[in-house]
Amino acid sequence: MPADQSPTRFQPLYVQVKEHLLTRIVEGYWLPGSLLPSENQLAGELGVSQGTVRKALDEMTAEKVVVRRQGRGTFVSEHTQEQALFHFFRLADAEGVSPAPSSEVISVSQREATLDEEAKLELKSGEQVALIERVRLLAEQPVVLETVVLSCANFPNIAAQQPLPNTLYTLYQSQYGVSILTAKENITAVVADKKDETLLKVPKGSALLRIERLAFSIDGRPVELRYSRCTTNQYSYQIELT
Amino acid sequence: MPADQSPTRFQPLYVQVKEHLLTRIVEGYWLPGSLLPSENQLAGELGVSQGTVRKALDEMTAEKVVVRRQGRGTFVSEHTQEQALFHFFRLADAEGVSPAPSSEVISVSQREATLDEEAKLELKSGEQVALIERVRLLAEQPVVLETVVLSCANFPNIAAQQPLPNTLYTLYQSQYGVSILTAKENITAVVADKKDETLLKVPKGSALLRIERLAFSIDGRPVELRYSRCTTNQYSYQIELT
DNA sequence: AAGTGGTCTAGACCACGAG
DNA sequence: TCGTGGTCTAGACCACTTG
Repeated sequence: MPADQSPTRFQPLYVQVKEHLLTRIVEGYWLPGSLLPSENQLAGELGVSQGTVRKALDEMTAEKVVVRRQGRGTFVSEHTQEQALFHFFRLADAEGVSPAPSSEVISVSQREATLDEEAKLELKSGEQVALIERVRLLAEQPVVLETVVLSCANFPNIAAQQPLPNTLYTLYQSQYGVSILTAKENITAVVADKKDETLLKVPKGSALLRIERLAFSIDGRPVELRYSRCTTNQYSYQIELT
Repeated sequence: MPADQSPTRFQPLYVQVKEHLLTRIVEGYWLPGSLLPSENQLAGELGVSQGTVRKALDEMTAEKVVVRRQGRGTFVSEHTQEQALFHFFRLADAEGVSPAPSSEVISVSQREATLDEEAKLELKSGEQVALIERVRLLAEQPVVLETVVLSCANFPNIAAQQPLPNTLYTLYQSQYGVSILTAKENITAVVADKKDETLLKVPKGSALLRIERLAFSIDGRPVELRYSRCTTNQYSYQIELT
């Protein structure tokens, strides 16, 4: 029934529909926050039944690519500040609540990527990266020392974005069209160094969480590498395993 | 159409079906690993359409309560050793691979629950808890010092289970009918104490990950509290945020 | 009132697994 | 060959949002 000029043949129809819609979103045909055509319109355009479109959209909802609201329609997901924080900022106190973090930028700079950065961000040899270093505060106390590494090719002239917002992911989305939906984190324990002691105001010899995060764009490319060093005397990293 | 004697009325049919099936599983009517009736049989028994049963089972599949295999049927989830490790053991090396851990039991004991344990495990005042203390090794090197806290009421005479298996969750399931599907973890960084230095063979002043895990049974009750202290010089805690 | 997504049904055919 | 879940369709009605 369908045209079947999709990238992947021999796939269930609803998977093809899903990939078609995903491609349109990734290419910016539908921007974050915008309203998609209704199920019936899409079904008509693509020559499949409404139920098949629904199954594709249901999976995209589960993956948080779109948001569906009864009576209103289906929308491309948007990073609100709250969503980004709730999803990616995992520090909270013993009751599981976290005051809204604020940020103090320490430095913004640029240099050639290290080999490790090249590998993790899938950069060409010798590419330039931007570095953002900042301290994040909870209840006005410094808690996290954070270093963000971005490809200058993906995020041109990011240093000029002033002031940098507290949640960078909303900036990536609004200024660079990059939606971050997933990330991998790698957590170790380290002893605070001199810089940590100064900026986080912790005693010599303190233990810190070191979190290395690689964040992925909606199309699956790694786009941001972020190192966080966190004091955990007031807050802890909380996660659900499901 | 349906009998509608379900616990929650005014719910979509497929939610009622799901809760009905879940109840049967929780009560042990269908044991882990056993085959459920086919979609059509269930639909007939419950007086709903096959598509409604499918939607309920699809959600239960997403929640890992059941496993579906084309051509064979739908089975109640079973903890295999591999699944339990893959799901709940988050330590791996830089390449993301983890050698199979082994365990050395340090002690098994029993005492009255602390107030903190009572609160977290939802115990009555003064209940007894069992404590299992063990060191877990990766590639024959001690990596984790682990303390497991269990209600003696839920897990009677667990000390007699000898030898304790490497993956306790399979024991909970086979001996006590407790299936653990989800957990919450709370991670902080601590400085190694004397005991850590001895048992994990780390130098004085080392930083360790301290992981507090509260694991939940299939019916949502908290059933196990586990404290882990991990060296992260060879391995790191790895997690995906989705 | 009109349009949207949410639920529910019924029936068709396909792909897989086991006897 | 048979029974299973997996896919796909078509149509009905409901619940919610907007004008």
